[in-house]
Amino acid sequence: MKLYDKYPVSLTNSLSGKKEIVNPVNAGHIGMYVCGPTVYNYVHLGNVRTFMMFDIVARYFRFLGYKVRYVRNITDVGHLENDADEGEDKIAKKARLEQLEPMEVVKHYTDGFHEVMRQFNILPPNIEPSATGHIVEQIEIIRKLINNGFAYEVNGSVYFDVTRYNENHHYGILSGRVIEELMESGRKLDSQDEKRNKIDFALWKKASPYHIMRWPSPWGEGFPGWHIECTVMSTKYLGETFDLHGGGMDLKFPHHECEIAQAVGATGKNPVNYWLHTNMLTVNGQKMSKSLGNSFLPSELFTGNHALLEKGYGPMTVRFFMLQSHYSSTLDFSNEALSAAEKGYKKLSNALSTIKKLTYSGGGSPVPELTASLQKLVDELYRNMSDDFNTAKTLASLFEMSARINDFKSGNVQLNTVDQETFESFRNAFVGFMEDVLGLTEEDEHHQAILEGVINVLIELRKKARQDRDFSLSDKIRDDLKVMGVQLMDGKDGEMSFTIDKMSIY
RNA sequence: GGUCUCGUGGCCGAGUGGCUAGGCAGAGCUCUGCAAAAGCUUCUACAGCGGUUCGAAUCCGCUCGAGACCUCCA
Repeated sequence: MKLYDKYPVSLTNSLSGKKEIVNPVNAGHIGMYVCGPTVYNYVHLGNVRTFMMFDIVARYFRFLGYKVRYVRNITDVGHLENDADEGEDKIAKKARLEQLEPMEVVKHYTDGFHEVMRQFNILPPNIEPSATGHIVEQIEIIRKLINNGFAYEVNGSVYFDVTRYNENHHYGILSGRVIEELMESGRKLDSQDEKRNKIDFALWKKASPYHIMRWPSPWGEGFPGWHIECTVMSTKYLGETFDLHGGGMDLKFPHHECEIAQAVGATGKNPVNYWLHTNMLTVNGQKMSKSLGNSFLPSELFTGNHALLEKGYGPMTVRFFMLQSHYSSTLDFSNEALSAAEKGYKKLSNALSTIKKLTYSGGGSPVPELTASLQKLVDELYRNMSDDFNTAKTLASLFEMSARINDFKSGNVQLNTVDQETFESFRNAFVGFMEDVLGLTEEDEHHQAILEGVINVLIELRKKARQDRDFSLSDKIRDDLKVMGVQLMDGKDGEMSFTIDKMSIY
């Protein structure tokens, strides 16, 4: 029996608003797509929350034995500012302002994004396609939409005909929007508009003579709209109907709504069985966003170089902090909450290194109640995660387990009062959920700083030894450090410096 | 204006018709050369007002408050 059969995953499907049990298109396989970043700027912590959440979704599916194909795109063209169909392309604007090639902008911020993902221990997706790499496919699907009567061309641009689509399909199925209300609210269609209706959205935009990002198409030189790239890249790699599509709550409308309309319009099939939306990270109750100017960059967080922070926090503390809440709730970011998280994470981290060092010694007589309670804790770990990826409850279980682990360590409870098989499954579950599922690991950069501090303490002791003319101790400190790859050097003035041989750390 | 979500103890945050969430902080105890770590015990709670129910923080209604989306945002 597979783990995913024993602990079937249920999740809140945004499409139905209800908790549903995951039943994959292909048994034993999960295909999932998540909208990645538009690489025109540095990612902030709100972005990180979404990618971290879906990292855990993918990790957990794998942990249960599913074969997962996780696709997360890079948006490097087509994402317009201000108004979906009238603003300037974000990448192109940045390129113009910084006097760079658009692809220089894309490269720079894509690298930055990957570095942030690495710092937070967010694993790379299986496929990371870019919009500019799929222009041909986008043109193809736009053609299909025109042929199917769901899109029309005007002056070298192509728009999706929402009203037409809504005649036989349901535009608003995901977001709950009513098309009549959308038609009434907001700004009116002005005379410059090419669209038949203001709720129509761009599939292809004609490039003005000075627009730098442009590709040839049946409708002249231009560039693709924002929504079409995700439809193309998700269905290309996952099939016309796939299991799971995720993204931030703020993409639900219009982006994801448009994706459904495009896919249904092109293939006649519902593209996604389960939609998953993560809620927003807030600061003082307000959504963290680039446009509001209240966003935190990961680097500001690590260094503590931000008005709202008293000190810096490591990436694992932040990871733990975010996992304490459910993905569907807003999470408020504050200094107090972070410092509480720092201590809580340390506790779990200590338990993790403790249990790794525990070795089972036989010769005892297992106590049935204890054995049963440990088995129950392991069972709860799976149940909590399978229940809509409830990381908060999972952490609560891990805290209970860490109390048991410390009992074993201190000898309050003898290790051999539980049978070996139970102990090993307990240990494997704790380590597995910490490292593989939740991705909580040691913080290397932090340790590097501590290492240098420790060496300085030893240097002070060695200076004292030299003053006392205790050269055997002085030499021992220097020689022992050298063995570990730390070279101490005595200066003429009695000061000491050191170099660390990086290779010896790894 | 329309659509929707939320309001839990000093703080952060799960949960949901009856059974301990958990973390941080506070108090006490054990351990302890000191400190730390750890274990145990313990105190603060479900915005307000009505209703349904044997029983509601959990369901329904209203009021107040906060936020999100409707326009670029994960």
